[in-house]
Amino acid sequence: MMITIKDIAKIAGVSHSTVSRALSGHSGISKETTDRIKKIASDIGYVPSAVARGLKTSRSNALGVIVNRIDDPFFSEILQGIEDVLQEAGYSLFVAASNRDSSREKIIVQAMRERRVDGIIVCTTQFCDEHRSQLEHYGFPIIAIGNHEESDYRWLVYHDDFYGSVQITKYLIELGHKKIAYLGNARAESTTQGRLNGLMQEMNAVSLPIPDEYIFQCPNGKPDGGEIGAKYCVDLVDPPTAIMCFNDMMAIGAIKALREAGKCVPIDFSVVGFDDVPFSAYTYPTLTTFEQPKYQLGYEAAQMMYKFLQSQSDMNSAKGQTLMLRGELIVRETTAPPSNKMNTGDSHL
Amino acid sequence: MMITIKDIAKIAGVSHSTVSRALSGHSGISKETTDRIKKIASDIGYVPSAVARGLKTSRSNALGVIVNRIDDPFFSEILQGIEDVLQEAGYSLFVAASNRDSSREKIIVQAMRERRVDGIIVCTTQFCDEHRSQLEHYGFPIIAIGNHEESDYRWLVYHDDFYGSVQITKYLIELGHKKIAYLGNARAESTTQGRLNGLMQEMNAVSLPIPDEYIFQCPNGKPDGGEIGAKYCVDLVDPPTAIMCFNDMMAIGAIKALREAGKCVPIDFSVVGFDDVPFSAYTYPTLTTFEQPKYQLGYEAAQMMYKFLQSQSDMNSAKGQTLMLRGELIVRETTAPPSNKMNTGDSHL
DNA sequence: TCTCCGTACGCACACGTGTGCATACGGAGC
DNA sequence: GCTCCGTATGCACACGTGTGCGTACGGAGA
Repeated sequence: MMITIKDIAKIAGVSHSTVSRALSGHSGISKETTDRIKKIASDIGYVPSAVARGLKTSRSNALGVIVNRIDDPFFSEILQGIEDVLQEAGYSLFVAASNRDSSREKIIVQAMRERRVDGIIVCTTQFCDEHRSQLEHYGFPIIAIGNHEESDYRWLVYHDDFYGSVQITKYLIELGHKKIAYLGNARAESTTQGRLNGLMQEMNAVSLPIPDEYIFQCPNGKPDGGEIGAKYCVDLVDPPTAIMCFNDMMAIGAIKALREAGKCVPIDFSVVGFDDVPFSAYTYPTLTTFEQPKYQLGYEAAQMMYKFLQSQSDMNSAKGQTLMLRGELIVRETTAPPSNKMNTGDSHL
Repeated sequence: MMITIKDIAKIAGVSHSTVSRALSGHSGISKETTDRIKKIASDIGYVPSAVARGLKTSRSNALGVIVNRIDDPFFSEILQGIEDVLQEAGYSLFVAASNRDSSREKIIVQAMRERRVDGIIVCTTQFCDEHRSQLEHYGFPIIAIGNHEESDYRWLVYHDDFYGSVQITKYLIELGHKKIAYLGNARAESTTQGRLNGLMQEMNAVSLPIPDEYIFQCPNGKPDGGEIGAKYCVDLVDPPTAIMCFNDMMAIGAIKALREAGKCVPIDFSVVGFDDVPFSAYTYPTLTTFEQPKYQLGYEAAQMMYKFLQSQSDMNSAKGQTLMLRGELIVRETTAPPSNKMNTGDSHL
């Protein structure tokens, strides 16, 4: 049996409406009565029921967040950014992991609808269009966190991957690299393409070619994916001098595979990651990478949602909003000028 | 305006009670009526309100989980284990991060009480006693996930750290190490002590001493904590041949510091971690460690909570339940027999 | 035809909170 | 004394769902 405002009303000898108004700081209740009621409430340990309040006000004060996996460091940092905002703002956080599984997505969408969450932050690389439009149709405010501007979401917080890969490429070219390979992630189609685009543009800007065999899609974005890609690079007839990886986890695997193949990083191959996961500062050699502000992505998305909810407007009729964040290049030890072996540039003529 | 059972009732020409019963699969409603109502419900896209149901049944079908931080890989793996169980069981998951901050704890406790969660999984290294007993007092079922048996929680899922450090120590002794240092984490008092106890018992069992200077409490459990500890070990007059770290993150930092000090792992120093975080298989050299089944801890705790809630009993009157999980030693490359330099054993006499 | 009984459904209330409206009261102005 | 008005509070309903109890109906048995 939970304590309710009726219990307080009984003790204070007033009606429950008065208690409700007093606790909400509503005007029209005398100062003394208000104080007396607040005193009683705290004395008997009253805590309002978010459930009952939610039913009455049709606002749950809870947000739903859908991620790929919670135990992926990329998503968990975003989640932390979201949580910090929500806790401050007095919202609660429902977390659900879709695991790239459409049937799990369906369960999650159902759960979010049942819970009547005030808004949803979609933070998964793949989210079924049908589910998205279903949520929109039922009026749920949705903000997506992603990596690319060309998105189906009108409300979006994303990281400028293109800028990132441009910076990486510029830096590698500056070091003297002319042969740069790209190890993509076959499971992240549009994101991997965005990062490749930056590379291609910059190479093109200085009239350097990227032969087809320098672009390789690894089976996944994890270390073993990177290992496969690195082995592929080593075995090429004309291997590259630098390898740009889709993300840090792949770069970590690539470094391992290169070492096992007897190659030295960064002498034989420069390796660059993307994301800047915590481990990257502790690899051997420490990993040069492009920092993606993961925490910030979550933080800003939550902030955007909070402000929107305060505005009391309707997301479908309001015009969309996008926020682009930029990270920065972090130069560590896996990059160096190409060695003066025969395979540098096209000097072997 | 959400669709309610009353809307369905109007269309079907029955009372809302009939709809409620039909959708709940209650007996006493004819097969045809039930089918007809279910058809209408799915046609117009009806989704029951968990809020209203929760108010009526005083069961929220939601669990609260309190962690230290979401972006700590240790906790995020546990969370994933919990989520997988809850999604299957039809429960929703409220996540909150306390950040070791008592005032944040207070906010979280308040939020959990307001939400009327059905149960709480406390998964943080430090949780204020006052808050714990407050939650218990108000009848919330609580299960803790921890690292030690001597706990204030009667319901507990924990990992047998003592067994883990015993295994590590046995293995190091087997390799021939006689001088083993322990780098603890000053911020995890009881846990660090538990892991030290295993070391001490095994060393004692073979009559090997652990001088006081071989036990060092690092300022935190992160890589930089490990770096500080490793530097300390290197500078000792009589340095150890093996270093047992509180966890993998510290071991990673220790390896880096040792390398920077010109020491070779595992030739000059064997290094062992604890936890087996994903990255440990990709350090250089790859890290020998003791695997702590993090996902499993979350999974089992959630399962325990679920079963308890199904039983409809009261946690305060029911007798407690504890589940101990054991991981296993994972031998990789950071461990080897001690080198035959002068400082091996006490052969320098 | 009357009673009995099982089936199928509706009525009405409850859960805890918020809120529009009515109402009681006291003081000011005529 | 009467009206008017502002202040302080109560009444009653609503939010969406679940459920105990009552009831109408139809068939079987006497």
